[in-house]
Amino acid sequence: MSSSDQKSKPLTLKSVSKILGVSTATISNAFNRPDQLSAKLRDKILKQCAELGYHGPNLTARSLRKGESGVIGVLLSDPLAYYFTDPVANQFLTGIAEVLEQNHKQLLMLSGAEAEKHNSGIEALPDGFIVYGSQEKNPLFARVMRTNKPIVTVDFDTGDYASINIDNQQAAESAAQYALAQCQKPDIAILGLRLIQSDRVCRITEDELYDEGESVSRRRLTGYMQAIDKKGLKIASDKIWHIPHNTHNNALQAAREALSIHPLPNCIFCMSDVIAGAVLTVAREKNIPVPNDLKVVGFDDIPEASRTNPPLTTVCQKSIEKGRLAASKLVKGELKQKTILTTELIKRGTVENIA
DNA sequence: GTCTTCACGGCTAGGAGACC
DNA sequence: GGTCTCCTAGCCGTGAAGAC
Repeated sequence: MSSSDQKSKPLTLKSVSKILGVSTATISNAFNRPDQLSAKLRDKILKQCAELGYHGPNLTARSLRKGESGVIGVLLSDPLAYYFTDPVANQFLTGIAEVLEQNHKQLLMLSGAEAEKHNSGIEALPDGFIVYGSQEKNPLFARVMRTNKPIVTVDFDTGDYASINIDNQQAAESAAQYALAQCQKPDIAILGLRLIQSDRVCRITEDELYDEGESVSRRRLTGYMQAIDKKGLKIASDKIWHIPHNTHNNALQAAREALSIHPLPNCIFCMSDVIAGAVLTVAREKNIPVPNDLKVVGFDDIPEASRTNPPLTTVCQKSIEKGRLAASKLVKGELKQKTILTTELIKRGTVENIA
């Protein structure tokens, strides 16, 4: 090998083995399996490698040979940037990251948003996938399934894959029942999240609604509606808002609309704590006292929920635990069980005055 | 006990041969 | 001669098996 070759080509196990006059396996063993060679030879090889500037076997080639990369993919249906701003997704990813770090694995976030336009083949890299949220329309999910690698789904269920869910319908119904029990003459509005196929904040019509299988929020809506129905009440679809993204600005727009109608609602069921937080902001702007003249229920129990004024009554869905459990199932190879996590109604100050 | 040889994995570049 | 298809070698490191 000429000196110019050495400059242009990176050192490999093979080229280093030629220079040192030992086999490729001996150098591999010096780095990764010290018990396979004498301490004396190992020290000599490591020293010579350091002098050459060779710092150990190539990870790409290692994963090629071993058939595993040490990487777990998290398949997401929205653009990646969304998951850095959404507090629920943040908690979920935190739980995953904790378990993967403990098991010396890396995390790769994969967005389906661009998958239709660009077939990068990125799904070939991870050893397994955590699939977060409904992916029925995500072309990348179809490609992930074709890899035949382990999959754990979260917040949706399909086929024989292991899954982690909560009972959204029951949790929403319980929260709504509690709020309605505190309300003398309920006038209800619902601020929903992703109930229909639309990118703008708007009120819904029932024939546009997603199926329950497609949307977590749709199941929460069914829960709220059941509580309303059991109380002998009705809610018109023009008092149900669709919010396309779980952001404060989107939620503010819906909250301002909901608190501008006549008669003013005195009980608002929200499908996330971000939305409920926006309702509290608008209530403050309009000097509507909470909980006396307006009762507000959230969903998720994000950290901010306990810091609002008054603190938010909400459904705790243990997002961190969801992430931990999903990663744990994948790492341990528990790939059949379908798990329903329990939820808890957290009673704070937005439904009744709690000392 | 120590070290080497060799098959293997998925993919690609390049060569060989067939066809129009 | 140009295009297409098929085949092979090479990439790179690991791990089992074999040699000394």
